[in-house]
Amino acid sequence: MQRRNEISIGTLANRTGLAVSAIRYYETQGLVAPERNAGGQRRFLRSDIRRLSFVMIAQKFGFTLDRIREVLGRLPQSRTPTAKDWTEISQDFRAELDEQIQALTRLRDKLDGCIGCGCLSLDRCALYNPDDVAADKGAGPRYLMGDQAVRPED
Amino acid sequence: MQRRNEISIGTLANRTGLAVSAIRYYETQGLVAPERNAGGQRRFLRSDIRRLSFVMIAQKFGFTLDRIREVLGRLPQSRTPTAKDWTEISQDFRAELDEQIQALTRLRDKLDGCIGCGCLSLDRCALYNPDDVAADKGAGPRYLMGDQAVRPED
DNA sequence: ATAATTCCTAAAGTTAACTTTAGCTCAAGC
DNA sequence: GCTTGAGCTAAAGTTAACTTTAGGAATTAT
Repeated sequence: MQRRNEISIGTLANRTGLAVSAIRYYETQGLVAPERNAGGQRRFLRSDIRRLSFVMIAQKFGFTLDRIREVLGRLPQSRTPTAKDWTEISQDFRAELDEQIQALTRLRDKLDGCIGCGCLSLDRCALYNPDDVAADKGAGPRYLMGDQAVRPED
Repeated sequence: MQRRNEISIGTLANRTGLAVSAIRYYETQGLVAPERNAGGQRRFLRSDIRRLSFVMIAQKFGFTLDRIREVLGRLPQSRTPTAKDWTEISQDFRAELDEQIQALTRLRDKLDGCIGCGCLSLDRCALYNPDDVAADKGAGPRYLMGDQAVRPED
């Protein structure tokens, strides 16, 4: 007894290509918020197909689920998102993507400079500066090619 | 009693900015292979500073340690790598990097097309094809935006 | 009215890349 | 020569993003 606009987790899995277990996990992460029917089973909206598809695309671009949840937060909660809503967040998304690609490109160009110099002189080595591309959240400073000039024999 | 060309794990940590525990972990992963002194302590070569710096840079570009180990495998094992050796593997590395950037760019351009169409017609939706950018090793098919045309009301 | 699916929860397992902890041993400085 | 800082090992913990397992309950198909 699936009402017109409600779909089961299995149907959603088929439509998106995601595993049922992944969808349940996404619910725990606040990426979808299905209702429940009388028997306690999840009932998703058809619009969740698009929602999860967006999640998959964003992941393909390397975004974390946390970040994706933030982005999805910009969709209207009161009504089913329209094509226009999706277009809007996709555009913001595109902007971030452009930045990522540029950061990666800059880093690559720096590597070019480094190939030439062999990094024997850190003062001139562009890779020395730990900027660009998502600063790792990891502990401590992560500078590259040493913290002092690497001597020729190193 | 550190011989001229040998350095302790602490020194290596200071020179690279890595944590001592990370260096030990890298050893278990076959990224460095230090010798041991009489007392059982690790003795690295000065050239390992550069080796680990390379590891850090490659990671910044998103390479996994497994992949990095493969790349490092192309260095000569019989002697200390020269600047020329490093230049060579950096160039191969750059080629892979270029591919990655291009794949990301292609995917971004496809997103552009998708923003316009609102993905109401999958036949025309470029994101449909799950090519480009490292196919996930995860289980099962991961197609995007559904496996059938997403109807307007979805 | 069953049998076969599908779904549910809770908990544990998985991979990558490390860190933390515990309990000891070396090595270096005064 | 002894105290303290560095190092050592083995095992367990951590985060992200899921999957797998176990044991039931709800649906759907026949």
